Amino acid sequence: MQKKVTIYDLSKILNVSPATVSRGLNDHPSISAKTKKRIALAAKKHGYITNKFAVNLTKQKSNTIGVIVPRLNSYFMSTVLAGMEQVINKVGYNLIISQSLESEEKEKINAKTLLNSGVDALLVSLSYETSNYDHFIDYTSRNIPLLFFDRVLNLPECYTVLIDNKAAGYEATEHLIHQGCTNILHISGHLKRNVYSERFEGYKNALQANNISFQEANFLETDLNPKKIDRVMKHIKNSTNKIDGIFVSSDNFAASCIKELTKEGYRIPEDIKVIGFNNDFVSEIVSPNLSTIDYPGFKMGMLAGESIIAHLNGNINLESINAITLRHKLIKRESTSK
Amino acid sequence: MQKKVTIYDLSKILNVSPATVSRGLNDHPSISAKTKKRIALAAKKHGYITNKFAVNLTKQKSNTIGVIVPRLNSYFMSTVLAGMEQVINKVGYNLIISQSLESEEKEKINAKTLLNSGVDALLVSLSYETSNYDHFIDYTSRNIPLLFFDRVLNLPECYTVLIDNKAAGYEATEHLIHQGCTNILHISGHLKRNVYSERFEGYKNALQANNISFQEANFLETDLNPKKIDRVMKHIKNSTNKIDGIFVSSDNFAASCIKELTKEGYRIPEDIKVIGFNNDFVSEIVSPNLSTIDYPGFKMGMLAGESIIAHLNGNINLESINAITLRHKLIKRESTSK
DNA sequence: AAGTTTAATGCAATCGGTTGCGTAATTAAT
DNA sequence: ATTAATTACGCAACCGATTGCATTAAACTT
Repeated sequence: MQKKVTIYDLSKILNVSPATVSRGLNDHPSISAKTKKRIALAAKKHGYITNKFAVNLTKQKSNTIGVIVPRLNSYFMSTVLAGMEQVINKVGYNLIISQSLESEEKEKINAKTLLNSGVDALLVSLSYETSNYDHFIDYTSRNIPLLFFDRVLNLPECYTVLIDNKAAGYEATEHLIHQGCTNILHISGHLKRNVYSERFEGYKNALQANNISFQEANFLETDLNPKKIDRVMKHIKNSTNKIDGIFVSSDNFAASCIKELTKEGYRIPEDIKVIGFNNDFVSEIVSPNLSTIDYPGFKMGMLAGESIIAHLNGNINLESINAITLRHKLIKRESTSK
Repeated sequence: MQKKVTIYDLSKILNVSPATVSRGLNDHPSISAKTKKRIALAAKKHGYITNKFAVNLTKQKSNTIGVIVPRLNSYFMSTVLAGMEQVINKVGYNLIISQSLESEEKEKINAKTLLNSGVDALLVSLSYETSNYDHFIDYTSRNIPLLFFDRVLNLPECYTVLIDNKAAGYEATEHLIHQGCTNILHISGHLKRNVYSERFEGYKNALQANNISFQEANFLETDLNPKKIDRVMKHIKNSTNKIDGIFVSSDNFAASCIKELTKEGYRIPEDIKVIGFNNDFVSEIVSPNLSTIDYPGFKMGMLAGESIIAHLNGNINLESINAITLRHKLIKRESTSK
C-alpha cells in the first residue's frame, strides 16, 4: 500500500511552502500560473488526494447532507431519494441516508447520529409514530438547516416541500362521486401525519360539497401494510350500507384491495370503484388499471435538494419561505370508470 | 445560536486538562470514576457533542461506508439498501449512497467522490455500462475494502455477495419446460453483467438438458425498461415458431409483458407462460400472478453490510473469501400453470 | 521511614489542510 | 533612479480531538 501523500510532501518535493501548495490546488489568485501547473503536475504524479478530514475540520463543514426517511424500500421514497441524490451530487455534496422504519425511537437515534457526523443540513420525512419533536431542536439551535418533505412538520424555523394533500384528497373523492359513488370508504394511514390527515380532510370536504354526509364507519385508519388486508376486507363485507367506492391513501394497498376484492367476487369498477394515491408502478399493472393521484416524487426530491443547496450557498434564505407545494394530478383509469 | 462547546471549554470549566476530558468521555480506564462523572455531567450540561471532524482527522477513519448502486428507485435495490442500512447503523456506521444511473461515467465520478470523502469501505453494484474498472484501483491500492454485490466483478482482492444466477436461470427455464413449453423466449438485461449472462447460461443449459436446441431468435438483450416493451411485442408477434414461454430477467418487465400480451389477445398462461425474476411486489399484483425467482434482497444487503463491518473490525478477513452465495427460490404462481 | 507500585492526570506533538498577515521580488510610476 | 504599487509566496496560528510519555500523588512493601 502506498502511504498517503500530503501537501507537505508535495511542498518538499516542489520546494515551496505548504500554503502555496494548498492555494495552488485551490486555484487561489495569488499563485502564479507556472507554480500552479507545477503543483498540479506533482499532485497528479504522486497520486495526491486531498484529505477531506482535515478540510472538514478547518472549514467546519462536511459537504454532506443527512436524510431520514421512513423506509428506503418504497417506490415513492426511493424515487424521491433518486431526485435528491441527483441534484446534490451534481454540486459536490454527498447524501447520508438513514431510515426510521416508522419508529420514533429510531428517528431520534438517526437524528443524533447524523448531527454527530456533522451533516451540513438535514432532510426529513417523519415516521408514523413521531409525536415528540425534541430531536430536531439540536439542529435548529445550532442553526443547521432543517427541511421536511412529504410527511412534514410545521415548525417556525423549518421549510417544507410537499403537495396539497387536502386538494388531492378532495379531487380523488369528488372523482368517485362524479362516477356515481355515494358510499365511499376512505382507507387512510395514521392521521398523525399531515399527508393522511389532510387527504382525509379533503375527502370529508368533497363529501360535504356534494351533500353526502360523512359516516364514521367509512373511515379506516391503518398502517397501509398490504399484509394486513384482511381487516379491510372484513370491514367492507360487514358494512351495513353497500360500499361502492374506495379511496385508498396508497397505490400498493389499493392494488392489494383490488386483487382481494376481485378474488371475493366483487367486480371492479362495476360494484366498487377504487382510487389510489401516488401513481406507483403497480397502478398500471394491476387489473383493472388503478386510478390515482400522480405524486411527483422525483421532483419533490430534486426540489428539496435544490432548496437546501441554495440555502447553504446563501442564494436563498429558507427562513423567509414556509412551504413549497408541488403540483399533483388526478389520473383516471379503469378502476373508476362508469 | 450557541457556540459549539469543545473539550477545551470543558477542561477550563472543570479545571482539568483536555486530555483528561477526552479520556473521561471515552471511558478510558486511567481516569477515576468521580472525574468521569464530573466530566459527563459538565458535558451534558453544556450540550457538548464531539466534533467528528477532529476525530476523523486523528483517527483517519470516518465510520462511513460508501455505496454505489445503479438506481435507487427500484424495488430490489431499495430493499438491499434497507438491509445494509439496518446492520450498518446498528454498529454506528453511516451509509453514503450514490447512484450511477447505469452510466460508467457517473460510476467513476461517484467512486472518486466517495474516495475523497474518506469512506472506510465501498460497496458496489455495477452499472450496465461499466466495462473499465480502473476507478476501483484507487481503492484496492489504498487497501480500502471493496465489496461487490449482485452485479459483481471478479477482482482478486474483492469479495462478492450474490445468488447463483446460473442455477436460478436454469430452474426458471426448466420450470417452463416442465409446464410444457418448448419454444421459450429469454428476455435478458445486458450480458456484460454477471447477473444476466449467468441467467442466460442457466437458460441455455436447461434447454440443452431437455433436448431443446437454443435458437438465437429466442434471445433478446434489452435494458429491461418497461417503457420499451414495443420491441419485445413486435418480436413475439413476428417470431416464426410460436413462442409458448417467456423467461424475463425482471419482474417489472415481466409484469409489463403480461399486461401487454393480454391486451393483444394472448392468454396467459394458456397461450404463453411467463416467469420473472426477483419476487417483486408487482409479481403478486399482476393478473395472473407471476411465477418468479425469489431473490433475497434484504438479506443480501444485510450480509454485505455485516461482512464489511466484520472485515473493518478485523473479525474476518475478506481477502481469504471469494464469494458468498445466497439461497434463491423458485416461486410457482398462475402465470406458469398448466 | 525509605523505597516501590499503582493510580490519576498533564504535556505536547500529531492528524492535514486553511488563511490572515507579513515580506521579498518584480513591475510600474514619476 | 527612487518610490510606489503589484505580484508571488512563506510564516505560523488554528480547527478539536487523540495518545505516548512523563509526572505527581497516593498506597503499599518490607
